[in-house]
Amino acid sequence: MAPSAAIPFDAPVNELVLEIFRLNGALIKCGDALVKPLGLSSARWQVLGSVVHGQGSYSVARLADNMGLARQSVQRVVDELAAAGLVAFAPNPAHKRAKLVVMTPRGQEVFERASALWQPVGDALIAGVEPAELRSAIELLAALRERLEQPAATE
Amino acid sequence: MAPSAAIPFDAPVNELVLEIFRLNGALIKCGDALVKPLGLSSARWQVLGSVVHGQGSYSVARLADNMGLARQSVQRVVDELAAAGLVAFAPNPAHKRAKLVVMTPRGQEVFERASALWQPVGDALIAGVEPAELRSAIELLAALRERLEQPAATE
DNA sequence: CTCAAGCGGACAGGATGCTGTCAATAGCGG
DNA sequence: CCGCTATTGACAGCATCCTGTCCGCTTGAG
Repeated sequence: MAPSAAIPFDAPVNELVLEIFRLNGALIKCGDALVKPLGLSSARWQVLGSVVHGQGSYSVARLADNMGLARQSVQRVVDELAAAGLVAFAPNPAHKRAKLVVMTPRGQEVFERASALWQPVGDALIAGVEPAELRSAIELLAALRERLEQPAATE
Repeated sequence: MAPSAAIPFDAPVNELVLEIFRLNGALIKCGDALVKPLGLSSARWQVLGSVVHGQGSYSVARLADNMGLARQSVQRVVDELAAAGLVAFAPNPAHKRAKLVVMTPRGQEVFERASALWQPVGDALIAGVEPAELRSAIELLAALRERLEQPAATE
């Protein structure tokens, strides 16, 4: 046998992992180009989306948890968005330090414009894909992620 | 209708994209932890894999293309791997500047140990998943990536 | 053979994400 | 009420990947 053929490179798991890496990079690149005219980036856009999704009732730590990122990563982006006037900090009646991240009117408008830019691109991306197949893939990826995020089960 | 309900957050495309981002982060984190005892990281491990896959006949630019990354990103990692004695540069008879990246014996050994660490984890990750479903997901992701990488078709 | 175009690498700088550490706030058991 | 622990944000430093620019090597047209 060949010296390094213990795990074939074309094993389905490995193919999937490499495809995730490449698709992740392609999505970030596409998003960056898409919202660049609005002064956004993929990262800022995604944070804006999380703020909208939380309806202004999320702290930075909560946003980070929802996005699966470290708090400091999100904190930096939120600070930049606040400096750009797209989000603001509202006092949290339940926690003096953990202020709530809320959208400013300008942030709302920018996000809606980004959504308008994204809609046709997103539609084209999945054009012709069977909804059931898409749903199946999403659930598979979610299941794999959950396994990765709780590795303490066997240790 | 609600002010920002033009594109629902739970649209399948958006779910998929967010899941890709989260899974990508989880995979990198898992890989970092897995090969840390070997002095590797996810990025270095992936580059090593590409070098092995190319059987020592790839230049840095070629490796980057295969991985879907920019040349400079791969160049930096390769330089670090070379400094660590895991890879080396072999003269390229066809191109004086574009040296070939080859594995050193130590690099071979480290990569094989990483593969041994990964095998049970990778197997456990896809345990219970229908091979057909896995294959279907891989092909879906690959198709989406190809659409993203050739956006010039409509412009 | 000469030179323009293209490819590959070197260098600089920026964006995004992580970990580690510390201070302030909340919540809870004694 | 006091102090311990957990949570949250601030700050510093590092890893990874990107773009932009320049230079050397290769190739091909003339």
